[in-house]
Amino acid sequence: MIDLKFLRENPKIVQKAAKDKNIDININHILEIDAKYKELQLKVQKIREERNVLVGEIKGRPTSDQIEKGKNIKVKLEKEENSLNAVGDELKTWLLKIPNLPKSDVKVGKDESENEIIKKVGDPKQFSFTPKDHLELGEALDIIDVKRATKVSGSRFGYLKNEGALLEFALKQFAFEVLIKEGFIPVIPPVIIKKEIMDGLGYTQMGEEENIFSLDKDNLYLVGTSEQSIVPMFKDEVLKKEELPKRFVGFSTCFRREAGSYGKDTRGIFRVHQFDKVEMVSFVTEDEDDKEHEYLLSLEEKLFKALEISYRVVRICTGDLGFNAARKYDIEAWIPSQNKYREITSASTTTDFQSRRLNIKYQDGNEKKYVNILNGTAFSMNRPIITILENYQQEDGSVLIPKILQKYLHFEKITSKK
RNA sequence: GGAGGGGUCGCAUAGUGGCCGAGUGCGUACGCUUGGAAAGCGUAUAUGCCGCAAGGUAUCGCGGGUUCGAAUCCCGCCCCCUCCGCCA
Repeated sequence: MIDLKFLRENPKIVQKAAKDKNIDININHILEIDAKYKELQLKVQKIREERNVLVGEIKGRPTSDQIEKGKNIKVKLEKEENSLNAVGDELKTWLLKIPNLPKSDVKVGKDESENEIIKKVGDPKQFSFTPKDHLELGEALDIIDVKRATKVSGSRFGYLKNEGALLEFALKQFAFEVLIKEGFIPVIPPVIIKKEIMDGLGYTQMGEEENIFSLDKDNLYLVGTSEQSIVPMFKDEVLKKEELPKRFVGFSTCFRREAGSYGKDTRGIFRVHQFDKVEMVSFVTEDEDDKEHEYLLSLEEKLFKALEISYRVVRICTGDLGFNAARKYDIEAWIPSQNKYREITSASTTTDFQSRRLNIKYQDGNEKKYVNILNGTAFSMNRPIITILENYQQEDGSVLIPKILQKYLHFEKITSKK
């Protein structure tokens, strides 16, 4: 949520930010509602004052005059309060639709075609044969089974089996080791959260509710990323400044409906309804925000670079940025079968946008300030597995294991069991 | 799932319709006292909103209702605890 004071003082900046993010919203209209709200608020406060004065005068039994007067005030108050609440709700609804402001170093651009490639590491793998895609490899090696998952769960699900399942655990183990060494607190969070929390995170108001699995009977939601249950841990809390930066590495299953992506990445397990993810979340002071963002990106790079697969780093332009983020970096890894780089991680800062909504502050001397919250992917399991299968495949259909992961596994190669 | 009890100012507790934004103790901060410390004494100790300010207004888990007036009464929800049942 945007700071209302900031909005009042800088409507043009906010309007431009929304436009740059391709979000159609009339800021002036919101300011008009705000003005109306303030006017009504003053009116209501005056009437309440009247009431409080009257109540103060009544010591024991009220006289019929006083009751009469009180009743009049009550009627008047009720009327104005109703107006106030209606306008207040309207104002709040609009405020929640205003996106976070992009940081100044984020390029203004209309969509993903204008994202900036800021770094490229390694060269795309060259093959002396035609590389297979992950599904073909995975089926032949008996480590991925999409067909049976479709039978059991429907489209966009998959079984990871044998070395495939072990590969996931190895990646998780590797990421946890590295990040715990960096001081991150390991956590396995709940994957089901309350509606009020999902609302608080802003996911239900930004037109993304279609992407969320809900358990209507219980009024609960399945998380799309563990960030959704790690960040709100501190809802309505005031952290000590010395506690910051506070960093978590979480492991959880993630659930996404993937509505609106029909026909996109339908093959294999690149885009599925359920996957496991190792995620980083940081709580920092405002001064540390930029530094922390670079830090999270550097950790993502460190983890992925260790797999020795070519990747590039992309800074997302305004039009592709998303509602909560003020800046976002993606790492894209080389996918031989598609002959291009595809997103495998993403690191965002939400500045104080989420913390304002969830009321997460830290004590700085006499002042309470909103914390800045950042998040980044360590490994979102299916995708690094896909990149490993495809980049490490051999002509005979077997797949080598990246050196860094070998110490977590009892094999150096995945071969066909037939 | 069944039966009961409960959520008050950092913590513990008092408070069953007006004298309660809320007492007491602990904790914390500052001051006095002391050679220094402890004890003791004194003062202070939530937050949002409107306002230049004075001040006003709201908040006793959350939301609604009754009343001239609600921490207190009524209804719904959330959460915690005890007992029974079930269970990895």
